Amino acid sequence: MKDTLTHALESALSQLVHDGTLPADHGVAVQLTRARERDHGDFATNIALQLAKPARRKPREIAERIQAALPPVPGLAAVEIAGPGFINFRLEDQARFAVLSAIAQAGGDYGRSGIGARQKVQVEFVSANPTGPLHVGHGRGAAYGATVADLLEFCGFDVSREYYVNDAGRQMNILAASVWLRYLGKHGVDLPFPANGYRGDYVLKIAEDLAVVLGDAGVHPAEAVLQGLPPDEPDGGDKEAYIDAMVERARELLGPALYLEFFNHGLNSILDDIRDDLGAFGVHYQSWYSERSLSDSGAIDRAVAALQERGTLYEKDGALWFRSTDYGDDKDRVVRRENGEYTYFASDIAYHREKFERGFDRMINVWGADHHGYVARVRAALQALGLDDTRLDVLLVQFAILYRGGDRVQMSTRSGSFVTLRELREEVGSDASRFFYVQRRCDQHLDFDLDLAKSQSNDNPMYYIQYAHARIASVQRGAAERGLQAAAPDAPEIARLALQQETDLLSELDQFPERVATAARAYEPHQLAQYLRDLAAGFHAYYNSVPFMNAEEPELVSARLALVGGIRQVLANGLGLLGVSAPESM
RNA sequence: GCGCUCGUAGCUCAACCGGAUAGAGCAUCGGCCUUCUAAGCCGACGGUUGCAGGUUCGAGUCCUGCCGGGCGCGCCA
Repeated sequence: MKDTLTHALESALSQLVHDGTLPADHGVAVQLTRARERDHGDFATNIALQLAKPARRKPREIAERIQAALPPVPGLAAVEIAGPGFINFRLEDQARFAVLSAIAQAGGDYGRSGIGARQKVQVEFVSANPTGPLHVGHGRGAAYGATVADLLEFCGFDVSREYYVNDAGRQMNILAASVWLRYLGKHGVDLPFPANGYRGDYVLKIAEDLAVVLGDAGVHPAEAVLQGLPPDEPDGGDKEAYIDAMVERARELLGPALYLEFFNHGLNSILDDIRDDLGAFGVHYQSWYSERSLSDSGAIDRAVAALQERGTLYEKDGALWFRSTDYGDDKDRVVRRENGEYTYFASDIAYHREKFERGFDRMINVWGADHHGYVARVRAALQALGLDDTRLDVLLVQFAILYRGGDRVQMSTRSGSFVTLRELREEVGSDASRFFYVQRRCDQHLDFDLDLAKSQSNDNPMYYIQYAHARIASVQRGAAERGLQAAAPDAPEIARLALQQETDLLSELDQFPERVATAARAYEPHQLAQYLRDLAAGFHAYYNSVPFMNAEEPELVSARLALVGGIRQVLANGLGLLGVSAPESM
């Protein structure tokens, strides 16, 4: 109906252009919105207001002419001009019922659309360093990225979900050294643990596994390990210098092959854990892209060479710099260090260049908000490479701040004092976590109160929505026991749905596809969460005001059962998109 | 200091490329279970959308300045 009306309006406009009322180049597109107030009918357009200036006429006068030029639209009851020049459209009752047929026909696919036109979209999200388990901060990126991806897929985009695995670089080496030191501890080699090492329990677990696999092949005496190392922080030294020296020591003593064992075992165990964790959170990927593969394949060399060819690199102080200031960045950036190693930024240039080469029409990066300073340099690099950086959207997710017992929970991966995503799932449940995370815009801080989320109180809107679904299921069970049946969506008794509440609910159901599309296009899952809350509220109020099993009016009952059946389907579809279950009973 | 970002009801948040009277939940207060799940419903209270200008027929939304919070400003990742 919305499309039909839009076309009718466009046709009216072109007629007015034809007869000279409007200039041909008015450049105004039809905007048809849902009327916010009941008095304003079902749909409204501000087109006459927008045309006032180019047409140099009063808005209401234009509105009247549009009204007169409007071709007949089946199902339309009235066209009214209101306020400063809005045109409001009111539907016939019969037209409102069509949504029930649409839902019945499409079922789980109701709300699906083709607006994506099979465009290839990549959503890269989480991409946490595999140096430890995911924590609740990553959880938000996971829930958000997964939901955006699911929404886009539902809207006809060809979606690829990707996790960029930072399996190269200093942090991974520190992990390998940490594992090795714990392994030595298992073999009775007594050593102080570096201030800057990874000290989580998972490191111990990995070391234990390795102790079984490798036996004592990697064991060296404490003196050999510590000899000649600079002082660690507790001894008045620099913890960064100390840990780097320790990494070097691990390499020397273990040799390349054995060192790689420690490195890979740490990496793989943690990656398996992350994959498992995300899977249980309902988050699945099409690909896990290795940073190391970029250097192995020479992609970084190629990317840097490409920048070189374009004359955007220069040498200074022994390092190779990218002149990103030519492309709007604050300062130039090093791509290859004085010691000959590429920076993380160099990998990222290569990575994004590969994304373009893989042929995505659109790329979405979900990043923690602390990386926002990084956006400019990545765009600069893409521009310098002659790539269209407008095809890349960087969505910055603010951190979730955890509260427990009213106090803020401090988190640090290195010290091991964090709340893991796994713990959150176990305490709060996957459903509530997923919902809680996408409830609000990604660029807003999220106060995540663990006690509240755990308490299963009615503060949690997820229960409210699930409860609506379960209640409908319960109604349907009760109806079945009494031998009551829902009317077919096109049956005549559907016309018995004449209460204002019923009209509103039908309209609400009708809006689902466009609400999903809007949420997808804007990358804003919270819009869907909001919609579902409203729909659930509408149902709960309805439930409390009318009986569904009054056998004295079988036609009315069957019509209402058809309506709530439609509501149930939409709730289920919406919850599904959010990665939340739709229980039959609670 | 520079850059990015956010300031909406006591609290947590909405508000569909700028539209009609800024909406929900929580909290507070008052009602509703002999009947389909009270994890529910109905009602009341609550606002100079941080401040000051500007653009516009129309601004919470766009622009400028100020105030306040967050983040970033490494040859770290």
